[in-house]
Amino acid sequence: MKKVFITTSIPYVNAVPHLGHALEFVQADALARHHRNLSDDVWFLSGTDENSLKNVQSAEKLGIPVTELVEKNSQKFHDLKDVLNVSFDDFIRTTEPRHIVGAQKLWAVCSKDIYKKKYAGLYCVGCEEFYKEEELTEEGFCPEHGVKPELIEEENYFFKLTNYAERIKKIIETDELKIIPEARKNEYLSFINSGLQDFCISRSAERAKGWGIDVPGDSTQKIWVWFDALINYITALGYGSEDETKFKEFWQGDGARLHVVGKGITRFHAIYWPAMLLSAGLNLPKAIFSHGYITVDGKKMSKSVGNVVDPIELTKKYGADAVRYFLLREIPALGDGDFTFEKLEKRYNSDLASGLGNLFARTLTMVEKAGLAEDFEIKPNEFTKKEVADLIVKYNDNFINLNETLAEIWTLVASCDKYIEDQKPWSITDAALQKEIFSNLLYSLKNIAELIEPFLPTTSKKMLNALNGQNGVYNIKKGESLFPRIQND
RNA sequence: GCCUGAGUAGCUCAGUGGCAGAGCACUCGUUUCAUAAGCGAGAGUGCGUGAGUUCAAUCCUCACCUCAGGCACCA
Repeated sequence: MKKVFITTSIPYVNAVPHLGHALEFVQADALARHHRNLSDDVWFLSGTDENSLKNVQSAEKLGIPVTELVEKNSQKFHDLKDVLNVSFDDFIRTTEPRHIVGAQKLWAVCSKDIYKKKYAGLYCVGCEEFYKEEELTEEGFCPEHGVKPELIEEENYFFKLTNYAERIKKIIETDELKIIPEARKNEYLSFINSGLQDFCISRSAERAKGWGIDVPGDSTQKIWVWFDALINYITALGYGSEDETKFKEFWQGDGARLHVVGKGITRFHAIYWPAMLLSAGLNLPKAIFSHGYITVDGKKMSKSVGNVVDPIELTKKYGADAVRYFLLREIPALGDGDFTFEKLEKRYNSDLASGLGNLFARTLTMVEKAGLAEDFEIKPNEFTKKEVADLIVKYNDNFINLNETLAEIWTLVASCDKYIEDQKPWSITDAALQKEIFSNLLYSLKNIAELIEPFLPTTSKKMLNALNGQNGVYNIKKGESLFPRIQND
């Protein structure tokens, strides 16, 4: 069995999940479920990134301990699993001991590429952040506090990224590490060509307010959160623990290793992470799936605008499969997309209620009325079998373009509706012919139910339960509507 | 400022050096097995702007405009 390791990125937990996080979870889930359906041995990982200084600042604002904030928000991300029916196998928090141990081990293994260097920067005490000169006001003041930042010198650890620039370039060029979509690949190649520099991988413990993972052998320094966060992908598999079985199976083997990440952090995954792994002598990811961002009514989601969409609330209102369908069908898999309630409801009513739901209902009703609901042995004709087989080929070829794959499945829905219209099975008196027509329809529906599983797992199950087919013999139990139409006003 | 990508029907997008397309939405017709769903027909005159190359450009070149993203220690 082919091993397939799929990850989401691990979100910051200084705020609660929004629709963008839901998109990534659901996309990664569709990919993971698809591989399971292909009988691959899949390990699907998610988690949260908890060692950022931002968490300390957010907790201070709320007047609660950092651990409490981190715990609470991490739980909300984990909750998306049940809310959206996301099938991850493990969920790692970077404050867990298993992660800390592994992260420190990787640091130690990379030590030949790590060195100390003085770093000087303009530091605003109020913000607790370094500013670049161009970020300051014209007078050279902090944009937040309007005070002159101090020039602070700090000694930090740096990673010799320069040692790996050439190798990474080759790896990306040759698709040994495949960056999807192609446009991003080119972006990073030109980024590398513009010249890489070593990057800083630690903070003083003081500046980090004591939050984060200690640099091994130097408790005055904390590991910079990105260096730490990336390592979650292997610590979750047991890297650095007593039992590295999963790590050997899913990372060091020759299976697939896919990171699903947002476009904003793709660079860390395409350049820093491979460099760290090369330094440690470990395998690299095989592919990075870089998705876009969701806007709400054309605007960036932000707290100040007040247009942040809560995936949990959305799911309560419309159901997990409806939200999943919207995210996977309306938002281009590798591009940006826009959410509005109107768009969601439009998709719901036209594709799910009037499309799939209605087709399913009318077919099963006709079969029941014809008295064929029990022990119906399905014998689809060659045309139908070929139509389905052709769809499956396209489906597997282009699965990664999730929205296109869904559109492709819906062409079969439309085709079935047209077939019903042409044949008018309700008016046919020839029993054999009627049986053949229903055979074809039920066969198509059974396949549609299977093909939508990675996208709409609950609906898939409902359909298969209603069709209740065993070895080509169906005992139909028509249930409730799959998608009751949304009525407005 | 520099780099990349995008700018096509109300919406989402496909597409080609030579009469400009699909789905959804809309209008009309039709049907009843079905969730006022389905099917058929129709309307939509639109290829960001300006110039150039060409017999001919939406597709090539240049400039400009708008949007998105990248320009490292910042999801």
